[in-house]
Amino acid sequence: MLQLSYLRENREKAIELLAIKNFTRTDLIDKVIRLDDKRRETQKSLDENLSQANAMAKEIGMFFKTGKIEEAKLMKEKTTAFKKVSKELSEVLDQTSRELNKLLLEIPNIPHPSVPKGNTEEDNELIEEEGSKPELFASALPHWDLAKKYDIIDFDLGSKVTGAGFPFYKGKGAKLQRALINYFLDKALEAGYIEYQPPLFVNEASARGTGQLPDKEGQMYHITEDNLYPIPTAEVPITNIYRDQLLGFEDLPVKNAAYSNCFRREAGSYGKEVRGLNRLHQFDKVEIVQIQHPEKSYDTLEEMRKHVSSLLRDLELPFRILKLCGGDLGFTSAMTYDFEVYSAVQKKWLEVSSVSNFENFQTNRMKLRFKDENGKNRLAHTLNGSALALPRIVAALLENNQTEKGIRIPKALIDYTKFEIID
RNA sequence: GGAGAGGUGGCCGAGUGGUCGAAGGCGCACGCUUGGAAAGCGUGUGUACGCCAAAAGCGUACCGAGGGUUCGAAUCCCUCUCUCUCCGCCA
Repeated sequence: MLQLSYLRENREKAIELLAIKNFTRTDLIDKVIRLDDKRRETQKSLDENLSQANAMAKEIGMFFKTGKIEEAKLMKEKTTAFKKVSKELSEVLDQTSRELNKLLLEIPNIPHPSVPKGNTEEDNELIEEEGSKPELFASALPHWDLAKKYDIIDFDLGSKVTGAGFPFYKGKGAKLQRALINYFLDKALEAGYIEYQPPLFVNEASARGTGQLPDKEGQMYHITEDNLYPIPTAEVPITNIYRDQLLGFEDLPVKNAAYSNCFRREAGSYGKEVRGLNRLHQFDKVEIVQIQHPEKSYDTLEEMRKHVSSLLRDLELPFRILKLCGGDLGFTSAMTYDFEVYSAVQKKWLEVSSVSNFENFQTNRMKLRFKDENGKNRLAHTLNGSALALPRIVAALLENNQTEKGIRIPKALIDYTKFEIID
């Protein structure tokens, strides 16, 4: 949620930057500002009204105390008019704020000025590409066939027990999952993150805090009986730890990491996009989250980018980094780097991480502030990134590292898997 | 799941209808005191919104959340939520 004060003071600039995101609802912005004017006016009248009513109530108290019953009665009668006005005004205020809030939630985050214009993924800016695409032998298989051949992931069994998009990992496949999780977590700890194990369900307030609600309602599962949401990413519980908090200057940056299962309905996806491990309803991911001083958040974004790069490098996977264009940028993000690994048989780049700076878009909604060096309370910036999401990493590892003898495990992982080959 | 007790400021804790944004204590900040420190003494110490160029100051709201009664609510009533205790069930 954008700050009203920002919109009021930087209307032109906001409109200009939002255009990068293809957001052209200038009318919405103006309506928000008009509603805020109305809200302020109403609030002012209400405050004045209440002030007088409070003064009268005090007088009545004094009258009773000093035995001036008649005066008290007279004064009481006078208050009824004030009561009525107060009630009316607070109803107007309530309705205005509600409408204002609803509209404000419909305006996306302002993109960073350096975000490239564009509508689709074609327009994303290639930042760097690292590693070389492997040369495979003619009979090389896609990962879903490899999974079957070596009996390490069972999609059919998942369909039987649960449904499509919920595979079983088995034997060395299961061990590989565990190895990757531990590896990613250890790297995060080395980089100074605190490890958390979050709840896998969150309440409505938390889903709202990080912006899953109302923007992406259909993407989450919902347990209606208890009004809980299985998390689509650990970002939700980990960031919401700080909802409604006032941090000290010295607490920043907060660096948290968490492994969790992630649950996504992925409504509307179909076909080869979802084949094998490409898109699942339940998957594993290690997430890193930082809460940072506004002046330092873009340095932190780069730091996180380096962290994710090093993971992919160590896994010996060819990868590229894209800076998302305005049209591809998420609703809540000001700047995002996407990381894609090359999956050699599918001959496709697969997104495995997304590292974003949300600036104060989430913290404004969450009321996450910190006391700055001058003792002023300010909204902090939040950032997060996957480090990393497992399924597509596994897909690329299987495809790229296949040999006639089996699938080779990258050196960095052998300490964790305790085997060098899947055969 | 059943029964009961509670949620007050950074923390502890008083407050059962009026001058309570809230006693007292701890903590913290500043000052005095001291050779220095401790102790002691004094002063101050929440958040949001609004008025004001700004500071000072003032107004309004906030005692788990929401609603209600009342001229007036931390205090009374209702609903929800969370915590604790006992019972039941249970990894």
